Amino acid sequence: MPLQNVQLKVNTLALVKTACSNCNLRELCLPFWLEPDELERLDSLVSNRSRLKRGEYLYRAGDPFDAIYAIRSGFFKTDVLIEDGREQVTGFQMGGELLGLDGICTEQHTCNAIALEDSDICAIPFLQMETLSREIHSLQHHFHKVMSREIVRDHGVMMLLGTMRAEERLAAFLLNLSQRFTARGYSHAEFFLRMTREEIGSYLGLKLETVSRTFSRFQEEGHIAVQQKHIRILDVNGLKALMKQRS
Amino acid sequence: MPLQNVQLKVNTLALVKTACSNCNLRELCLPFWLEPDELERLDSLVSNRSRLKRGEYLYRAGDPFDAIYAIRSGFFKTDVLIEDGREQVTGFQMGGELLGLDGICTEQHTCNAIALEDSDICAIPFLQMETLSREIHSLQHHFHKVMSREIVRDHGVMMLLGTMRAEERLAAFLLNLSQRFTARGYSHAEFFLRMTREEIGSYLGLKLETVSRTFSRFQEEGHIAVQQKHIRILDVNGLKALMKQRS
DNA sequence: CGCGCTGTTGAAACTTGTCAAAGTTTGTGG
DNA sequence: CCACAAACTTTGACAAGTTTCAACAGCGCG
Repeated sequence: MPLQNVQLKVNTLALVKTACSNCNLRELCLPFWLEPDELERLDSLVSNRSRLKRGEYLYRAGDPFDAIYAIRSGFFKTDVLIEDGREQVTGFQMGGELLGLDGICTEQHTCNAIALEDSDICAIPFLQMETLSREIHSLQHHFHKVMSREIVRDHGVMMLLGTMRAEERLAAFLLNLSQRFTARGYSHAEFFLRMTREEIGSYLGLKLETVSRTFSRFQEEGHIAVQQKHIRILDVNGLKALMKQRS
Repeated sequence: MPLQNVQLKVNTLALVKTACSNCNLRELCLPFWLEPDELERLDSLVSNRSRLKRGEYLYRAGDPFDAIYAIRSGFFKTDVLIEDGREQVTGFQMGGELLGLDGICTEQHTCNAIALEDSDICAIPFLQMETLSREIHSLQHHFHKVMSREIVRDHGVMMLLGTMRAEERLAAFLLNLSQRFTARGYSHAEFFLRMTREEIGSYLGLKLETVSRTFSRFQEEGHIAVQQKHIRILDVNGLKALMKQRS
């Protein structure tokens, strides 16, 4: 098996060269539970790394599916379009998260994945990953968990869209972002939105004007300070309270 | 090919005993692509079959996860509750569909699964299925497709909740049910709803009164005939048209 | 047979969407 | 590096869709 050769080459070649084994998003991505030797084997698989500029498509609905993608750095949105022009943003993804799981079932991607800032991604050829995961139990199990987590996340969005009012949706959205930034070592209270009001609105099932107005209201009430895309959360508990209050 | 042998054995053994190999939902469930000998091995795994009465829980949010469930016959809803009493129905499941995929990621179920009519289910111990799917490639691949399909389905619901008006949501809901009944050999035009208006509303992000009113409107307009839980679709194209029209 | 759950319908209130205008930021080309 | 255009954001007034509250009807289970 020439796997070790590949690994050797990678190590020798460059500290520059990225690899799962030295990726600081390990804990958020696939390789969390892997033993060192298993990690090496995954490394050899994840050979196709690339860089996307803001606005570029990682894949489009209808594209043939053959890989899933791990975000190494950057920020993405996924969306679905229907013929009459309506858009539904199905998610925002950041470093350490996986993209493309939707493509497995039909062997075609079913949504668009678009970089909202310059991003680095790792392509993981899917059939090879299936093969490897037959040999590495922990990889198999972890992959199943990741897919399951995606399903649970989607249920959360359904709850948000199905039962919450505009204020609650936006509060939930901000708290979710805050939490994910925190998990990546950024400030929990201050961040830049990478998406437009329209994209937030599409994700939350609201019109952009409603998003804008609700931001303004949150600001008036002292929950946040907002200036265009720059958000500062002043009162986490206030936002949390907003989410729970009914009617 | 030993297909006939397997079939023979099953027939001889028991018409009583249920088994994947003679389940008429094969094409909708897991074993679709399996070779006869593989099918036998799956059969041996799926030993725990049971029966639930209407209203009984298959599992509850928080229950430890150790199996996924295939619906052999019957009808289920899955829902998520939040502390203040709000409910979000995340899906309605019928024969041949899988339940419990949400539990993989945390090893706890994250939603409730409740039988809406007397139902038969097959429990598939998850760790054993992972083991088996390391040996049977087609099972592994098919399972991944099933999980991916669930994600895609959820995106459809997000689109529905995020971009559609009440009429469109309900039309989409009826057409989806109709299509799934058709796939199971039932009438595409006439069926009984197994869920209440409130449950439909929760799924569609509407109040029960809105659901009721919209049914009435569809009836006035000649799209359907509705009498309580009995639905007859009179004009499929009319419903399809309703879905596409914007504002 | 009656009680409770489910479904229907009406009127009023409320939330969100629509349309419009103006302000702000960003990006590009001269 | 500035100027201008395009894209994005904010805000207001009004309209539309949905929810809320309430009353009543129907069905089904014990």
